[in-house]
Amino acid sequence: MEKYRKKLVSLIKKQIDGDIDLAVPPDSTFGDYALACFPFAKQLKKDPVGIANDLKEKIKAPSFVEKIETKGPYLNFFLDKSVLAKEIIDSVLKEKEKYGQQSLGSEKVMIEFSQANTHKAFHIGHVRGTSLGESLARILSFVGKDVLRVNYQGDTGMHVAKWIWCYQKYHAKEKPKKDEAWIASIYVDAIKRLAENEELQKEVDEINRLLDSGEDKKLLSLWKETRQDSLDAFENIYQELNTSFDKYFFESKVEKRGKEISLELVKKKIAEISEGATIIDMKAHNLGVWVLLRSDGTVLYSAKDVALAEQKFEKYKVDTSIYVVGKEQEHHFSQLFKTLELMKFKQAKKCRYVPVSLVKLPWGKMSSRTGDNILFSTFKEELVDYAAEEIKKRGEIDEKELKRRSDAIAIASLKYSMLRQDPNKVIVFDKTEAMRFEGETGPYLLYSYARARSILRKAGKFSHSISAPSEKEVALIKTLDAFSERVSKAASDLDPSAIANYSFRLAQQFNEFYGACKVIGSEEQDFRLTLVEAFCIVLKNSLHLLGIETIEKM
RNA sequence: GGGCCCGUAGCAUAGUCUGGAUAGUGCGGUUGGCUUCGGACCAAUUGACCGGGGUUCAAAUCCUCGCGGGCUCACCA
Repeated sequence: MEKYRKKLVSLIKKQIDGDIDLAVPPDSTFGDYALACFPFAKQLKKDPVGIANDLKEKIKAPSFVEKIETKGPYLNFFLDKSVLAKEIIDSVLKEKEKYGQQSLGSEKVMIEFSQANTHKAFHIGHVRGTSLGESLARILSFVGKDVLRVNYQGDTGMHVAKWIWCYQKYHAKEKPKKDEAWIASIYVDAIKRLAENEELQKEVDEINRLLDSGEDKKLLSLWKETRQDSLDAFENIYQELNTSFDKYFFESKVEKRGKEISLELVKKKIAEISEGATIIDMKAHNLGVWVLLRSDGTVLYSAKDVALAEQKFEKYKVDTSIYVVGKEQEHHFSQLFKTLELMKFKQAKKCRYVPVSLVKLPWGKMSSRTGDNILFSTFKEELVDYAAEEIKKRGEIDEKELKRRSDAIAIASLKYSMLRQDPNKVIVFDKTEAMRFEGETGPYLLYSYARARSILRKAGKFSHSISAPSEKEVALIKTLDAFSERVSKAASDLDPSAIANYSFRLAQQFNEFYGACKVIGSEEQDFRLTLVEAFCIVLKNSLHLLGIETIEKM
């Protein structure tokens, strides 16, 4: 459709001496494209309504334009719908799973996301960042980038010391499990006990020191074992979320280099010692002070991130580095990027930070410290049970298939609710709302797809054909066409919500068509089946970019 | 207090970057539709741009001053 817009623009430009652009009217009954005539009024010293009427007479409609109308100061163009239908549906059917792909440059992009810390909970807030990162990775490779997905996990530090202290002292009889809920509960217990008795922190500090020095072999092996349990538990979650990583980075692996870099920066006079700590004074850049090393010389998150960035640039040779991280760390990343610039990394300017806003509970922030949170694993089970109930209501089904479908529905539901809105906006998690399967939800999308597949199954063999579309059909066809524009917007904004909203609109348009147009047994059967097939392809592609997999029946 | 972000019906949101016609959608409420392909659906109805200035032929959109909320500002990540 875009090429017709371009043709129209150049045609009109020839008529008018000046630059113009065509808009899409707010209502399709006004036409497919519109030219607002206000801007010419001053120049031509004539009223916009008159200009619109003049232009209507002047412009010779090309073959793909059905008619040109004026409506007040607007000149409206109606495209020939049969031409559109053929053009759009043909290209969907031809390109299939590649429909919507485009080439926005083939640079090497590393996208870091999820960043779950070992020995702690993986709650639904983590699901937001993980879904966002996964979707962005898919979108960027869909537009031609060479994407490397990475996870950066906090497997060391005070939270680990607390966990190990608590386990050794109070839970030693329990055998360590690869169970995320159990792991999270030990951490919560540690925080609780430490809050009750401040003296106990000394024991934790000692454990932290021993872990750091590595002198206690028994402690070290307990750390290694439980670290691995935690990572294995996360891996199960990632599998359920349809996410994978090409590379895992660990904080424990960049500590040493982080410290070295900090000392080098002092030598280069980029950093300095202040109040015993190693800092970079960024007041000149309006970024305050950034602390790299504590006054006792131990390394902080900041220095570790510098070391990690160095590795990304030098070892992995990435052109662009994307960080999908909690919004509360925005300041930290401004400081990091500025530091990389001061260190003269040429990629510094191409680093991009994607903030992920909080998922809050109605009464406040989720916390893995107090356990006041909703674990992914627990909530997913609830969704699966609910989905299974709904499926069983609709007929007999064997256990294996039931599990497959209810899992898919649960994940679609959770992911869609996380991706459907601007990542910059806080989500207040409302459980009743999250358990809803109607309206703008993941299950609605899967349902629309399953419904369409069901028609195609029933119809059996047919040959593709395209005829003059009716109103509902035109709306659906035009929405199919809008897909690639949404993809490029999502890619350049680094925001999958453009695609999430699109998926819903597409499904909605299909359901309206479904309600208005009978497919099987109608005179238009072959054309409508062709359209249904095209719809399935585009919805599937669109959901795939969100990291949501379709199911044939539900 | 400084910096950044957010504010659209009872609730949740799209549209804001790139100004244009009647501000789109979901939930909830009210009403209707399975002798048509899956009612996790469809149709109808109810109801909104935080406030004041400014720019413009035209402002939810741009500028500005406020108000309300969130995050953040040296040794957590």
